[in-house]
Amino acid sequence: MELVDKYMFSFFQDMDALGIRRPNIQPRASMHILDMIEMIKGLIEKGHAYVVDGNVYFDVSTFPDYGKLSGIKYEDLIKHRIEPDPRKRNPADFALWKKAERGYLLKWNSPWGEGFPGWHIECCVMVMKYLGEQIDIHGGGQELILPHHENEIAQAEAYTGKKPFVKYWLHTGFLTINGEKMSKSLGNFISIKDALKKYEADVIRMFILSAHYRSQIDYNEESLRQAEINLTRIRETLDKLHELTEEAKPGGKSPPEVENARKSFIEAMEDDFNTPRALAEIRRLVRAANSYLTTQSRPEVETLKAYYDEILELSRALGLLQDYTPKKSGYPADVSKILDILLSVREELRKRRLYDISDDIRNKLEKIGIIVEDTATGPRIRFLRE
RNA sequence: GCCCGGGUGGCCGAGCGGUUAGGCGGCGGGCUGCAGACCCGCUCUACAGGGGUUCAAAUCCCCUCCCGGGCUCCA
Repeated sequence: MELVDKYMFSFFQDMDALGIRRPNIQPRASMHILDMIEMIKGLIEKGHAYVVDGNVYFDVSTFPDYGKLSGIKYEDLIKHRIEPDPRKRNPADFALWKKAERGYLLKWNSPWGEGFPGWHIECCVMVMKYLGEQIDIHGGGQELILPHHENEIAQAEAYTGKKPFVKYWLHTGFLTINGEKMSKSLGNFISIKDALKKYEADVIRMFILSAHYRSQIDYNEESLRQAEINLTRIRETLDKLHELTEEAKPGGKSPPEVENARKSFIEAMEDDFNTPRALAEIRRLVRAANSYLTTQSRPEVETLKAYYDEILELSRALGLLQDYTPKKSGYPADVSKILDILLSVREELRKRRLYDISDDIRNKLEKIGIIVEDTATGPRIRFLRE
């Protein structure tokens, strides 16, 4: 139990750091042993399970739907790599309760003697206890399809008699690293904590969103770099839109691009969470906003706001930019004033074509995180995000 | 060995019978004293290989190669 706490705590830390919201309920299997025993009893009563010497097995022959999720056929199901327990009626049957062999530490009392659950049933029990006998969405990695999820379906549907147990299964693809699967033996794994030392949470999120959840995704420098560039571009555009709002002329309205992007975004997300397409819509909007800014010498406030709000809202729908605020200098007012003086002096230098000095000022400011961009309407300052 | 997924342009990555995905990078142009940011254009015989089916295939069928997952007591 201590071990569980340790990893659970570490897991929560990582999830929080990644900006993943915590679920409302996070039940623990070991706290539901009695519920599992009840369910196993029910399955025996209904004739879907049988007891053999302290073990309880699910009788797959009583559940013709077995294999409907993975598409596995009965003939293939009875083939096996590991020799099955010969006392099973059928090699395809799976354990609901296992007898604890001598010296086995993790065990509980049950009507069938000391033992432990088959570890497929806890999910059904907890789902039914907290969510109901049938649920809309069940997630998990694709490696769980068989046998774990297949077994869940068999247990739950045989027990309740209601189909389907789950309407939509969301199976995520694997994460590889530099083209290879992560493994301890290859030593090429990366922890979330290490990744977060290198990239901020939003960059990692952007990286993951850039591929469909079902696809395998490869963690490598170049892909993370691309994610970072894409993220920065969105943020810079938001900064610019926000900044210009203050001096914009009144009037304007939400341009059609905003409505279109929103519609296409929703369409993409409704299509099995097609986040790459959804992101493309955000980028389209970002480009439209920038395009508007370059063609208008004096943009209109409502148009700017429409772009700003929509880009931010769509990004946040994907969990990006949750704590975004338009970038301000973060310097005290006095320092800002000094900076303004410095910039106006630099402008004067530029007018007098003393470019070596003005460029020197620009370079030195850049070294301390202040980027000066000379635009048609005068210098614009950008502050590097840490 | 068997069963499922996949292999898309220099790179990432959608699409899954006919319509521009998108991004990164590169090239050219605009704006600039320069740089950057941004905008516009180009990068268009891209769809692992070989056979089919079809008026039409990256998309359907068959074979081969490669990668990932699974094949029941890890969940």
